[in-house]
Amino acid sequence: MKLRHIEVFHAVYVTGSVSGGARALNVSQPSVSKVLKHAEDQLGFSVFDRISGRLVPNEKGKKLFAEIEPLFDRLNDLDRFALNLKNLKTGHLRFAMTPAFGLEVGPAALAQFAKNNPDITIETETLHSGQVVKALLDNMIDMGLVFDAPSFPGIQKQHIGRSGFVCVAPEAMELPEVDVLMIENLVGLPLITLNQKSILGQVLTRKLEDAFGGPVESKIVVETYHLAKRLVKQNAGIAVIDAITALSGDLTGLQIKKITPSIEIKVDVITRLNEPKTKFQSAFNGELKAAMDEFCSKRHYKLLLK
Amino acid sequence: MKLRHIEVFHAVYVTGSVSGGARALNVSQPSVSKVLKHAEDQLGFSVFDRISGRLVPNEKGKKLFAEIEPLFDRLNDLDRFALNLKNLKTGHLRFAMTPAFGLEVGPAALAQFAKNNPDITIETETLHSGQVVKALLDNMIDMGLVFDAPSFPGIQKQHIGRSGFVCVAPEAMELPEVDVLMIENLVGLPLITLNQKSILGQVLTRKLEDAFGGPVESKIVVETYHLAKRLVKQNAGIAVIDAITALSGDLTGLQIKKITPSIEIKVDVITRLNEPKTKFQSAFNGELKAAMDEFCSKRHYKLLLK
DNA sequence: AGACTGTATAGCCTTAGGTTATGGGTCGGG
DNA sequence: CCCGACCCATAACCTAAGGCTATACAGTCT
Repeated sequence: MKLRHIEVFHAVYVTGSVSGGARALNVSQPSVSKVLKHAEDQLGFSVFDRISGRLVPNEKGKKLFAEIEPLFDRLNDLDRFALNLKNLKTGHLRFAMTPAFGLEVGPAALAQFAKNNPDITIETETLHSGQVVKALLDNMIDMGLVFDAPSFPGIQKQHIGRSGFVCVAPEAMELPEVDVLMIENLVGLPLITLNQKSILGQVLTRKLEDAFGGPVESKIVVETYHLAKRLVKQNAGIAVIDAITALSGDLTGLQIKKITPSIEIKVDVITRLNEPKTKFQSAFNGELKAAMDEFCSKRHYKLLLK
Repeated sequence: MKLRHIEVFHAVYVTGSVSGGARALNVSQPSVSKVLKHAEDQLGFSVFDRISGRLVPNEKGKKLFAEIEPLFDRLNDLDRFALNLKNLKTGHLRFAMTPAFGLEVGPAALAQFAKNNPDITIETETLHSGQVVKALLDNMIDMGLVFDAPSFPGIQKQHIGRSGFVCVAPEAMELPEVDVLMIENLVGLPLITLNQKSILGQVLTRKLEDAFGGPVESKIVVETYHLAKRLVKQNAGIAVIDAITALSGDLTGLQIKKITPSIEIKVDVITRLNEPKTKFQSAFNGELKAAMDEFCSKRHYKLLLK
């Protein structure tokens, strides 16, 4: 079976017709018709029954599709992978981080690194945590910075710091006059939470459910914590977010409180497994750690977390 | 990247040269040279450095290979899969079992089934347990009969009976005059054991090691229990094998003893997951169960195992 | 130097896979 | 009930990928 056969079979199968497949593949209908026929000839059996002029997959076709579908996905991945490989240059750093680090820690580390290594070119972006892992596996990037990196085949993580969750509320809101807020006290307040796509969102939801003893009722669910913070500032509710986001950028109009029981999260640098780190990758790793430490001390981080 | 590019790149990479790849693919050297060049042109970067007239994979080439290799294997699997699909017919049963069942239980069930379903054609073979699972996943067969089917993605198992291990010794050999042999008593005797490729071999070795309190020293290691049995008959040693093999076929010249602690193993029919069973597959399943029960009662199986 | 091995280029041929043009089914709606 | 709107298949044609042989060229090892 040639690659074209697989592509055509797949397209025809998912669209449900030769013409549909042809449209999907941007070729003419007769071409698809012919290639499909050729594929069937070569296989030695038909994969579609022609009933009343239409194509309907038969038993063998269904089985073949079940086998081909995952393979097809991987073939598509390959092309993307190869494309990303083009950008692989020596003296070039490709780095992604989650939005939490995008305002302070990341820029600080990148700036320092760029200064120390003027001949290295840099490519960077902020992505959500799942996308960072994917980008790493797809060879779109070489290093990533995320919270609580999951154990993932082909991914290597290195712990460079830690953070935790804090509560962020509008300054105007009346909260118990305490240093440390009990999570249970949040019940009934208009909560802004993170959606479940990210590790952080999952960790937080689990903890909140534990503390509340039941499901969490969110007023607003957001994708990134920065957005949550902006919403809090607009008096849209109260949020439990990571301390790094909370303490990044502008803090006016906000009150920030520690919570108990405290929720710790790790800060990890992730790279591909079994791939020798270049000298400048190690250097950048050092800058990230330094920027984390710096941020933690400068922003009274200790005061909040321990 | 076209399929041919993947094939050629893979062949050149593993053989280490264009000429080698050409030989492996059974095409001329210039053809491989050209296709490889074309692939590199299309990718937009070179994957091999030409140093002193030879090809040596560069950084990108290595990464690409790491990505392509597993994909390549799956593509090869696909062709085999498609080939096997050719034999998929309605009214046709493809069945495999481990050698233990090949002498009595399997033939009995097949014979009865064939008699009851004269219009169904049958295809059968004996394979080692790992091969049965693989054949099932490759769509070479539709049902399999094995001991202690492992939990395997895509495989569904159904328990139809049970067996256990017994000790088989030459009639001439002097053994303790007891009904039930302690496993520990086997230490020092010339043991014939099963290799570790099969589930049974692994289970047995683990149990023996537990009982012996140390590694098992085998005089002979075999692939199938029938072979072990023949060897016992030739006075080559003493074996611990499954009761079904032990009680199948000719028993002259052998003494069979229960062992303690007893070792139980399940007898499972395996099929592909999420695939509706045909009526006759269910019927054959029934025949297998019946044949198992019949064999157990007829051969004084109870006496040995309970 | 000469034999050997490997790669690349040139020139030629076959065929998979693309095109447009066309004809023959099936079906729902006026 | 026939007409337009789909759908699929075939015919005739074209292009280029990928095969071949022949040949030149670059290292390596006797």
